[in-house]
Amino acid sequence: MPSAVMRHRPLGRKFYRRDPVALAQALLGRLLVRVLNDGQVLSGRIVEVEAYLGVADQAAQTFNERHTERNHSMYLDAGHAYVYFTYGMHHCVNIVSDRLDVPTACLIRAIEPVEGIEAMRHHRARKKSARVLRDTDLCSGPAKLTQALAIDRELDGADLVRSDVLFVAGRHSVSQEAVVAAPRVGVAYAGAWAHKPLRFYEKGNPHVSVR
DNA sequence: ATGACGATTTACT
DNA sequence: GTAAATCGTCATA
Repeated sequence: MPSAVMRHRPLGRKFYRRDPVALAQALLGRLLVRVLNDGQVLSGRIVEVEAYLGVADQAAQTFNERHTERNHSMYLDAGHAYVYFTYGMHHCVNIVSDRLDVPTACLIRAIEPVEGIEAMRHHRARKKSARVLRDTDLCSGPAKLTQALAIDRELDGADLVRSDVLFVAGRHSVSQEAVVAAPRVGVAYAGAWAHKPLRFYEKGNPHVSVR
């Protein structure tokens, strides 16, 4: 008998078909799974998520019904990935919530590395510094985790319900008592929306992005 | 055609 | 704490 390989089962469409706040909380504690071209599995436990509430949300790229080539994936059905490039060098990954043509989503801000940690370290290694990154530096930020998991715009629009290379798995989410709600990071431009508690993370987890 | 700006990270003072 | 890196995207013209 071949050695036992951990097998992950992608969550179905119904899991994603809810408002972004509910989805954000449901995502905490689940496993984000990335399968590389060579078959290697990278995964991490989702520990920090932000909700973006669509056309009314001043912090969202879809504010005021903005619909462009770049943000088109936000308008796809729940369970699709929206990957965008920002600051001229970073990628961020969102998971679309709700339903078709309702552009709401959850930004994955941090995961706790589980499988493929050395590969993540390799992906994250800077040519400049020979310093070895700690585990808590691998995926503790939205652009860190996309780098660690090799997620870029090629995965924009991927359907996580059907994809073999990027999906969410896991039976359990974090208990309500262990969830902290706080203002979102990096959205100072968003007026009143900048202060709303739409960032959710697991209490006390050292892998979250902001101490 | 042009200019301003990031849902960030890293290095440096 | 402050600032550089770095460029695709979007609004304006």
